[in-house]
Amino acid sequence: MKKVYLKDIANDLNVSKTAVSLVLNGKGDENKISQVTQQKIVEYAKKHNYIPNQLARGLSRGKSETIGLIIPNISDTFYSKVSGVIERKAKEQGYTVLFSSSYEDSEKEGELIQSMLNRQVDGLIIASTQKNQKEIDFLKKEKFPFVLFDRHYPNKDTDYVVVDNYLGTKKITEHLLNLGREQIGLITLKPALEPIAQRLLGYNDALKSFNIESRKEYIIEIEREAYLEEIEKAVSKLILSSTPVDAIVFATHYLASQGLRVLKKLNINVPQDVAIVSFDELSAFDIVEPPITAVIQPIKEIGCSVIEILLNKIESTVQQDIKPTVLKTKLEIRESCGQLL
Amino acid sequence: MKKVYLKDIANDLNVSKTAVSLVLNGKGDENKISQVTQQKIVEYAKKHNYIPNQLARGLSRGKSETIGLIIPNISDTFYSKVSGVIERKAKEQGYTVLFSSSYEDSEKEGELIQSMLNRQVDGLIIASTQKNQKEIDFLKKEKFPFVLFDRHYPNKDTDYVVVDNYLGTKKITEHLLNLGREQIGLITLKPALEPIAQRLLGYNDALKSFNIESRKEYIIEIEREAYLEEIEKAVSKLILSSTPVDAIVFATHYLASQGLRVLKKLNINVPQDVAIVSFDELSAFDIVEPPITAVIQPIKEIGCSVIEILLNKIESTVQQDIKPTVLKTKLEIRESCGQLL
DNA sequence: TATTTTCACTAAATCGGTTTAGTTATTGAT
DNA sequence: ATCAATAACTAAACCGATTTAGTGAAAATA
Repeated sequence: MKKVYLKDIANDLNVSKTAVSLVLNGKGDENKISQVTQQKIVEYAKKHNYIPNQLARGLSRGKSETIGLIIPNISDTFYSKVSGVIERKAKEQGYTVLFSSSYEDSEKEGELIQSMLNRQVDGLIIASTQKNQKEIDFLKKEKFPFVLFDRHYPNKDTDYVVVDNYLGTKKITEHLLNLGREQIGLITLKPALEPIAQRLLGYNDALKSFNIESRKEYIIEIEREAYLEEIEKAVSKLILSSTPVDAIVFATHYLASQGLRVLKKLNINVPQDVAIVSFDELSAFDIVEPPITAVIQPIKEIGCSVIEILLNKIESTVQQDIKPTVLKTKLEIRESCGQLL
Repeated sequence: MKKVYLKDIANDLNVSKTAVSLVLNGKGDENKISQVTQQKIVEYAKKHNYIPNQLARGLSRGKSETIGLIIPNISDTFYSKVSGVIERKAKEQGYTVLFSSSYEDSEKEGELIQSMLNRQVDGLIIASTQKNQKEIDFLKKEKFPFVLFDRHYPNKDTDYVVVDNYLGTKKITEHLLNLGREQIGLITLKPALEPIAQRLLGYNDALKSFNIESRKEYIIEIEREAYLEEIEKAVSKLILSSTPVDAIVFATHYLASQGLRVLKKLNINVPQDVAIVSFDELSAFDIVEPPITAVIQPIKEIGCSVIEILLNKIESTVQQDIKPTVLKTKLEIRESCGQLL
């Protein structure tokens, strides 16, 4: 079974490449190709299983029917799940996705953006390291279609889809406060990223709304690269201090699961000794011991919004306006906070 | 900042496109372009941030520096983790990866293979639905570089990377037997897939080696699409029968976690009432209650082997021979099997 | 000195499509 | 009978690279 090219079809049927191309792209009628010829072409194409070379088509059209997805890490369950819905939705509209992980390296992210552009992607979806102002500005200036998600540049006017990190963290913190916990620690990351910064604000404001002072020594900011070790120190510090906490808010799912691991190792009872809550979850959070109360992100909605906005930008001819989307999180109450004290 | 093309460089420097192309592809010396000219070109390119259009380059070279990755589901932690290492290793060698999920739909998988080929990917990595004999035969006939992983076609001679599913399941089943469990159930999928079939064999042979007869009613094969509901029935049946099991082997991580969920709901004590083990794991298996003993797959090795074999095939000019790779699993003993009875 | 090599390039074809600007032949209007 | 309009196409340019087959001048060899 040889590969068939447009040329072959044209030759074999004694018509021009133009005719074949037009017909197979559904532009036969508007270009007044006779029904007879159209049918001939379509049949031949089907019979010989003709599929156009996307590189050639992309080159000549300046469109590749491909979108680029740049995320921090495909192995992280949050990103892999969002990627799943993005890919599915994209495919439904005929787009294939090219993905790359930046591993939080902003330089790499910059290169990835360039590399994707040179592969002529039609649009970009980026969960950014937030340190590539230059590239983002470039995309904006060129009016290149792109949507940020999970992390956006707060000082830049772009399309983005995020969850309300502030309110989410406020909600889980207030949940603890409502149950009578008052010495609430926060284990989070160094707040280089917008969502992390928002989560800190949410935590602080929750305390404030209960007239509880936020204590510096209760807030521990961890270096992501070394979180496995640092979290051990962080938890010990919160628990074994002279004024120990009675609850801990973890700012991400991996901090929470690692935190629980450490608490178990230290033989701390959850929730009796400390209650814990997590921002974002792991699918097993309902069967760990104890099941962890968490604020969960609407994965499907995130993916759908992102794709919808992007494809709109790509396919519409009129300029779309820039529109931030902020989605709500949901509090999933399980057993890691115990009962009202 | 306008985009720079080869032509622009050539025009501005008063040299030919050929010269520019050769130099920028590192073929300046072998084509005797003078050092002066070479430097001029390289400098100009660097200064104006020239990056070749990959579509054009791909079209004319018949190579795209892209590899296609087709997996059942990017949202599954096993596949997302393997994808992570594949992507990282691929990038290191200059390849970008195009991915699509088949969602176990063989027809879709067939289309994906075609679509990837038409995007001129240089090679394919497939965790197949195992129902696309035709496409695989086609790839073989065309000597197109591809590697299967996780699932292969046992009756076809292809490159593939899998783990020893048979031995892995035998190991966990024997682990249960060694602890004195004798009524061992198996909850698995309908064995359309090779790894699943192998796991059944491993289970059966483990029983045989302990001179225990395998009972049909202890083996429950579930339809994947409806596993959430079916597993509930399956577990109940094994536990509440007149001859209840004292242990259950789960053939996948999601069967195991869902199984545990059901056991908790039924108020069954693990491991006192039943011990459980899982083939493959979830990252939280060490903090669930009880921590689940599992046979774990060497994710990193799988990804590395796959990429190594594929890039070898793509880049070497001599015909590589076909080589199956079977990797070892590792038994991770936790608390879900209790002590020796 | 005549001829062959080597040097340092370049023109033009090619990859496989899409698209613009025509070209005939036929039909319709006047 | 004449001119415009329409139907049914097609030739050739183009997308942005790579690559083959040459070219003219200088250097080396006979």
